[in-house]
Amino acid sequence: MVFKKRLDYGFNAFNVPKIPRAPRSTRRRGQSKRTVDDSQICAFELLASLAGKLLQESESSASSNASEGHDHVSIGKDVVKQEIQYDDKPLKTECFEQGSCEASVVASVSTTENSDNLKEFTHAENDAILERTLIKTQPAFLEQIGGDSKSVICKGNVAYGNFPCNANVDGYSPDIGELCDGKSENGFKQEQDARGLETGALHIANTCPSKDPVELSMTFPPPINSDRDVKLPSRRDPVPNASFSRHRNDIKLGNRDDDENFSRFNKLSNRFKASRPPTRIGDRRIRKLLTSKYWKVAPKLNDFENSRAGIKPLYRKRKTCYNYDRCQYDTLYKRRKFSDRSSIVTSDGGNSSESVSNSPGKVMNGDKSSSAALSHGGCGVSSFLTGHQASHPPKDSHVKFSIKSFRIPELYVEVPETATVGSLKRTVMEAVTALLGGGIRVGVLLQGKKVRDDSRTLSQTGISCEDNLDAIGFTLEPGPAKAPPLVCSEEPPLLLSCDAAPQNLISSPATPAVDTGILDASPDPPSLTNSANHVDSNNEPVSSQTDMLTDQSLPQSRALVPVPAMNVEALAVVPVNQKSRKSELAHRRTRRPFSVSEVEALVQAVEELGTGRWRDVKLRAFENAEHRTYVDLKDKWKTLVHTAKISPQQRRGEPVPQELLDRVLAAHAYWSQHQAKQQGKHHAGTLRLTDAQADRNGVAAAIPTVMM
DNA sequence: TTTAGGG
DNA sequence: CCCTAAA
Repeated sequence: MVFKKRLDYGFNAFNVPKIPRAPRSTRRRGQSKRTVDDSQICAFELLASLAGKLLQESESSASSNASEGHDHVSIGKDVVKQEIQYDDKPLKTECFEQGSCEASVVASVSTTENSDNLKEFTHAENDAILERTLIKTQPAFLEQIGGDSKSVICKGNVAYGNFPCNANVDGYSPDIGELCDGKSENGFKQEQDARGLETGALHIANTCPSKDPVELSMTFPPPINSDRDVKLPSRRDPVPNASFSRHRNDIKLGNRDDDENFSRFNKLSNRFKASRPPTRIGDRRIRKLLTSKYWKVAPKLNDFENSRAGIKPLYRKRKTCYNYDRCQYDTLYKRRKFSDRSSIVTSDGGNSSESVSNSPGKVMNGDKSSSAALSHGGCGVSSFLTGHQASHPPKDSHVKFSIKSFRIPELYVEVPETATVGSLKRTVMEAVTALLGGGIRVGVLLQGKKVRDDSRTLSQTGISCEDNLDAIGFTLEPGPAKAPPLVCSEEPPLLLSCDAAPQNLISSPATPAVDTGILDASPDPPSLTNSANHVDSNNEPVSSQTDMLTDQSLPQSRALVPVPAMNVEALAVVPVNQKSRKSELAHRRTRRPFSVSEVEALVQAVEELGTGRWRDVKLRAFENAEHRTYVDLKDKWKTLVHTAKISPQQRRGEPVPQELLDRVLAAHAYWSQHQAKQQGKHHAGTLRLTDAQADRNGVAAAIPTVMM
């Protein structure tokens, strides 16, 4: 039998499909179900419990904390930023060298707290983002961005300055990072004194006793973050994985294995299918909270407590809205229906969004609070830049601006702990894309204030002055057309937060430009050769390329924060007013060209399974590729077949090795002839494939493809 | 939910 | 990639 089967399949040594295609219902169950990995849960639980503790501890002051934390933060930031700007040149230099980033942005307006924050961002940008992201991934997350930012900065500094980076230290070991985090506040203050980031940072590091994070957090409310401490490796750490150190929580992020885990995770979550996340971008749902404030305010402590019980709580919530898994299937859902995608929306407050949309031409907020305005009105996207000016003579003179970077508003992303770095990147990418997808408006800030009157001249506005140039900033705001979907949360807190603390947005840690370097995910095993085993391993490759792509656009990633379930729910609420519906159609999934390795995997799977069984192909070769639905695979096959038939000159995009194309034709021919679709029986004659193929291609048997 | 195709 | 009709 065995022998026979092989013959039937004809292609290579591929194993015969183990599952001759049983009725869908059957297949589905069997294949898709997997047991969840307990260990993971444990991790979650641990995290949850930790989070719960922290929360409890801080809960009493929770409400106050939010504000306090920010304040503190802001203060610290100021210091920091100043330092950055003036003192820290070396730092910048490094950044550049490393290529990581855009740290170089100069913050202009220092007037308001917010502005400060911005600066912070700049600084932290580089690696911080990633690490941060990872960190946040943990369930514990809640908190204050500000705190994070600090820590990040701290870390960053440290790394730059001296510590090479210890990627993994376990929670308790005295890490620089921890120290920083724990005492970030103090540290910063010290810095102030010291007046030098690096110096300060180091100083801090030394100074801070290595305490148990928890303790620290207790001591310092804001530090709730402390959980997240991550030891940041030096920013440019070549090896991503290494770079992500883990948190005390010990979540495994960034491991290669993640894919696997991830998938499991998904499966797990599948159970909850019933509730699909309203919005989801790409693979995962990304949620943008209106403002950082939201979370601060909004988060319910209770949840965390629940979380202690284990992950479940999170998922459980899912009912309402979450579903981590089955991203791939999301596609199925009609996007339009989910206007919710709004969740993707940027940070603007639900409310704000409206307001924002309202004022296409003008920026909303009037707050003088300056920088706050940015974020505020902005809904979402606040970006800011720095303006430099070159000349500023008489009125006619031209004012030159150089925008080092735009800051994108906070993005909140929810990603399973088990998600891979690659998936994280993708997620962020998608979020960003979604964000940018719509029209964007640019706002001008001067001295932290928004300049509303479009009719005024630069000179009138004062932008032509050198002094002012330093204080000028640009913001990106969602364009009217694309206004982000509104998210209305019923919860008062959220709203409040929105209104109340515009500045928070800014305060949130800066997000630096992302640097790609850090991210690489798994190496892509270019498997041009068909080694049998590939199938399983294909997944990795897949992600890798994608990652690269993703990386490019990561820029604003800074605020990746896992949002507590609660928040999500709230956010999830579909906006009542959707004035701007554009969001609905808007999102088109981000384009992710198939990498050669993916193609290879696809080809192999099709050779084995035949066409017409895309779901199986998906399962077999792309199970872990959350994006890439069976429909995608089918489409890709279609294009591959087409590609194979046209002349190489006519082909576009990343060239697919001829070898693969030949296999595509062969398989296509074969399966066309054999109607694979019909129940699993594959007829003999497969062998002939080779011949057929040869005939078809003209290339002939020479092609190694099939042989065996 | 999957397949199969058109757009 | 998206959208849909069919199954």
